[in-house]
Amino acid sequence: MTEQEKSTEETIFSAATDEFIDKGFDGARMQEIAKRAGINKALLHYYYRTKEKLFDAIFEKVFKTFMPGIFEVMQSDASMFYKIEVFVEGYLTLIYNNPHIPSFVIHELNRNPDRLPLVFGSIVNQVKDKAFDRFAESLKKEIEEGKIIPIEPEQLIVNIIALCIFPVVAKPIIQGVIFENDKARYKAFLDSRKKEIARFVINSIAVNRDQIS
Amino acid sequence: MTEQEKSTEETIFSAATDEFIDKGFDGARMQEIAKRAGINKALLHYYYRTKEKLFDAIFEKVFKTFMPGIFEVMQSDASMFYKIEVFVEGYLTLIYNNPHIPSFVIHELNRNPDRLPLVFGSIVNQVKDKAFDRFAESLKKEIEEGKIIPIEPEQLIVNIIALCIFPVVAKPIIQGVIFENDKARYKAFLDSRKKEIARFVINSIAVNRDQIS
DNA sequence: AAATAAATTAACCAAATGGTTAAAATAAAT
DNA sequence: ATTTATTTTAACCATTTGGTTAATTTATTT
Repeated sequence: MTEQEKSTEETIFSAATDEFIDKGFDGARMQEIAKRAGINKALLHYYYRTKEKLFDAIFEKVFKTFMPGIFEVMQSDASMFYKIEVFVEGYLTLIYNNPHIPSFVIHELNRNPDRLPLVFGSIVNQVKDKAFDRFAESLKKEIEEGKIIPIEPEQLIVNIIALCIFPVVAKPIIQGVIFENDKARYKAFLDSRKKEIARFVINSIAVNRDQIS
Repeated sequence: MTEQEKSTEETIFSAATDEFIDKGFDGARMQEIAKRAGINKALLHYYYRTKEKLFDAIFEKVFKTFMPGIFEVMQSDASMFYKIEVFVEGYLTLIYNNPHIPSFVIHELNRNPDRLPLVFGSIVNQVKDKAFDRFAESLKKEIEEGKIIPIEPEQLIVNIIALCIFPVVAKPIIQGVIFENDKARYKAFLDSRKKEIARFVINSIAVNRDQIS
């Protein structure tokens, strides 16, 4: 009997997560969440008082799941090239397993940027101080050692993340326009990127490409 | 008296454009559009029968404005490196002047991918046939000539567009997390990218970097 | 100037929506 | 067993929302 059945609260939470990610805050409906969870709508308000409160809880969880974790690699003292390879691989796995989350987060944050501070204390500072700053240090060192072409750490990290996330959030356009709605080709395209992105980035910043593994 | 005052229909159209881009389809309110346009709500339905119809008209216009145009460079017979430089410069200008459009298009297309076919005939095929296929040709030739490292055209074009668009759609996160909400630093960051992106891409794919202008 | 057509509005409507209430069912404590 | 607390529901409610109608104002024709 290891099969611990989910509590009502958890059931609501995951049903609401699905609904919010599918439709966004504005498009999501409390009635539909209740339906997905197989419960009465009033129960939603019993556990989470308002739609906003329910959303906030979910947004924080999603954001936490998505931001850190994979940034740990950045703190190791491995070479930048290795860090980039491992980061891209791990981050793409996370994204490909949750392909609707990036556009969800992006949309909600653009719609209401005030939601970021709510999540700030918990994660953001952690990521900034531990992950990004260490990344910047490592980068600077390898630039000074003549291994990497000069580049701002902010530019490099945004480039890497852009290359990972964009192809997923722009799926309808890429699949539709470039691959003429051929799902298999789009899937193969995403798959290739697991190696392609790191190669592309490292090729760009390596001083001596011949020395690359 | 060259100052042709906008027709009611145009006034509605642009008020609605603002509202939809700000709030998305689900968050937009017909009443608010009427208010922005300074007219009675019933007039909206007089000119555009439903919210959907109004949205469709706007989405198509926005999409058209954003997709082609800048892709013309791709059709010239200049060198790939030059094409990339010109494309990035022009595309960034377009994006920076309309920073909310990319996330709007991305969100609406993810929410309802069926909207792409609606716009298909007009633009998409044009872009695909004229711009992308020509781009792929040029790329292939320069790869065969040994000027450019082998790379799939789909990967390269998506990389370039990702590097242009992502920093704008992810503004809240980048400005908040990396630049600690310092607007000036974020702005400077975006500005740097006008040269940075082309440099980054060309560095990655050039066989012999020393020959780069 | 009169008649006709087009544009605009105020008032209204039905459906949907987030949220509440009071009662019923279930579980926990005594 | 009985009380007490917790969980769940059915029925409501006020507000908002997209949309309509019928009348009024403005522009166009004749």
